[in-house]
Amino acid sequence: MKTPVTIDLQRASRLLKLLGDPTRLTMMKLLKSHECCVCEFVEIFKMSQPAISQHLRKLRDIGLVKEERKGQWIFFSVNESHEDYPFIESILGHLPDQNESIVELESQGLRVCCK
Amino acid sequence: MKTPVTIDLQRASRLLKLLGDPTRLTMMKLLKSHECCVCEFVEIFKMSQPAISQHLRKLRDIGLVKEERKGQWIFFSVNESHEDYPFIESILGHLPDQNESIVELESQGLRVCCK
DNA sequence: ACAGTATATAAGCATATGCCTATATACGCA
DNA sequence: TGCGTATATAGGCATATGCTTATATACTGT
Repeated sequence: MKTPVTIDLQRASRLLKLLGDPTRLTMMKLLKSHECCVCEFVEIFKMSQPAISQHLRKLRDIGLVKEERKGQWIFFSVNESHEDYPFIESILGHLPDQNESIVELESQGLRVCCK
Repeated sequence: MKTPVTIDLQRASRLLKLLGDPTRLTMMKLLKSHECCVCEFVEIFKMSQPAISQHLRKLRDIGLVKEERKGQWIFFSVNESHEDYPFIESILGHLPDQNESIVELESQGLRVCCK
């Protein structure tokens, strides 16, 4: 019988603390299905650009997201090779999908399409 | 096809924030398999009694644990009928079991056995 | 009623958090 | 090179958090 994959309690609490912010949690759920860049999040969350950058930095510092520059934009996406990704994924799986934000963004012509 | 049970993002982030503290997260994991009272947690976490009480209060205020007085002790346990219990349970399921703390407590004769 | 034990609450304090504004840096294009 | 856009960093500030000590409350047993 296999022991289920477990995650150290200290590490788990650090991750949960990061996800325990509505902005960051929504970001992760969004990023799970869509790469996004900072300026898109600014629109979605109606929040200042630095505030968005700071949230993303926290997520990146702990390895939950990765970034890729494409021209003048930096696209963020979920880092699926994070050691604790299965844990994260199981949490995100319980959340309602946030496609509406993306659809709305597109309908406003604000979705960044990297040409 | 059934839609998987989802939990509102605001509620989810509130729960995750609460679990994002190592003490509270450990408490929840412990309580999942053992009823405990405040004084046991004081021993386990080597933390002041008010600190423990305050953590438990937060967990109780949001309905994650329930309490039952037995004589001079108040025993806490996980509230399995919490609306979001499946979510909580799936998180706790990823954590290594904490039976060692209980065993240690017993070996020191500090486990409260409610007579 | 009183002493001892268990728990809760209050108040205070140091630090962390989440936001803001101002500014710096990086890239693309004319 | 210089301008516009995207992002990052710095500094400041209000509020939240997690702990402490002191004190109140609740129950038990004599």
